[in-house]
Amino acid sequence: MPRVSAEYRQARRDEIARAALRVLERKGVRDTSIADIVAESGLSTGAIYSHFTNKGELARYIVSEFMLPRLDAIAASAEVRAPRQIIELMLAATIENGISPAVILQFWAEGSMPGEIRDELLRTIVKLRSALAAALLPWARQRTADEEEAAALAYARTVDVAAVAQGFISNEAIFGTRSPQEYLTAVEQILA
Amino acid sequence: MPRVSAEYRQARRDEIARAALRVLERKGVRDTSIADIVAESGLSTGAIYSHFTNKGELARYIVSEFMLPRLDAIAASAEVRAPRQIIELMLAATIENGISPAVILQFWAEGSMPGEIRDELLRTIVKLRSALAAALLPWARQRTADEEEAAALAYARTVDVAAVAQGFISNEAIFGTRSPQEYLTAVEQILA
DNA sequence: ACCTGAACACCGTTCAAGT
DNA sequence: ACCTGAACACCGTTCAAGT
Repeated sequence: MPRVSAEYRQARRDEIARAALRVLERKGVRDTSIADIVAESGLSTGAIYSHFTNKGELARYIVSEFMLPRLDAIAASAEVRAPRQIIELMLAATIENGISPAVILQFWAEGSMPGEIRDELLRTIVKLRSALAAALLPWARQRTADEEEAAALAYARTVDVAAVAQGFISNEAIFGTRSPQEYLTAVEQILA
Repeated sequence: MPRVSAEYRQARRDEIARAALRVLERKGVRDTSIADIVAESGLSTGAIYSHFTNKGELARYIVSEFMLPRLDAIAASAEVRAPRQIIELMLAATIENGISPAVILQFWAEGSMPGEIRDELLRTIVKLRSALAAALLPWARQRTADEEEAAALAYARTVDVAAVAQGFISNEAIFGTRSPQEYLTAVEQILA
């Protein structure tokens, strides 16, 4: 039985995860040790392990809570926005989120191999795709009168929106020089 | 003084690196231990360390020798190829190379943080850009009569060619479902 | 010089004991 | 239940000894 409230536990997990993220930004995934997170959080080893079963569960928590931008506001809006605008809003939200493209890329890399990080990443992407589909729906409705067709069109485009955003983050993580707009225009022109 | 020839040493380093790559494909960067490479190569720990000063130097060797496709044939050709064709050839060469997008992404992720892997990756990319510029030169010459301008145009476009290829590899590493052509067409259409 | 493999240091994890 | 921190197991690296 929990002696403290669910809110306390949640706040503690969040506190640990944010301490971990500060270390991750400085040292990267490979060089971040539990000892670092212990030092950064001001807690003890055992305290960390009483909130996360192991390092992997902490990593999964970070993926599910911090790796993707919140698109609720964009998804809830009835404004008509073309896929390209949605990509720009998504990238702006990601940048504003404060997690560096480098750290994001390191978690994606971990998610490219089978395992729990991959499972968590794919689950989180499913949620992102729902938000993107909602954001694209007004645009899709302008292209077809049939509501079912519009929903299908919006959902189909989420893959490509996500792919382009992923390309920008990858590029930014290593070269980190261009604005989303510059990147998108360059990619568009080179493929024409 | 080396008791064995430079060729022997080179072959031995290559043998160790290829053993490492086989393990990397199976287990990923994070879970590949020196013990794994020792087992896979059939050598001893000390033997590995007599050819590479440490795990990091082995990683740098893999980056410089195996992470980017050989574009010599494409670069040497006088054939006129648009940037998009160059991207397709580059991706075909990468796939043929046998290193999975997942392993490539893991090394890129490592290269997104300051350090020796990043330095090695950027050096290797400089070489790739030279090859890409040569491959793009016939196309650039068709767009301008001035030779210097053509060279500048070809070189400027290498950044964007590399960025799009990077987008494909990142996407492939996590979702791994589309052909380069399908990916490029989808990205082009979503940005239009 | 190249190689062997045991020894050492460090990091993730556990667990007996405290509140 | 939450937390402490010492103890344990494992992995990267070293090094005395072999050829």
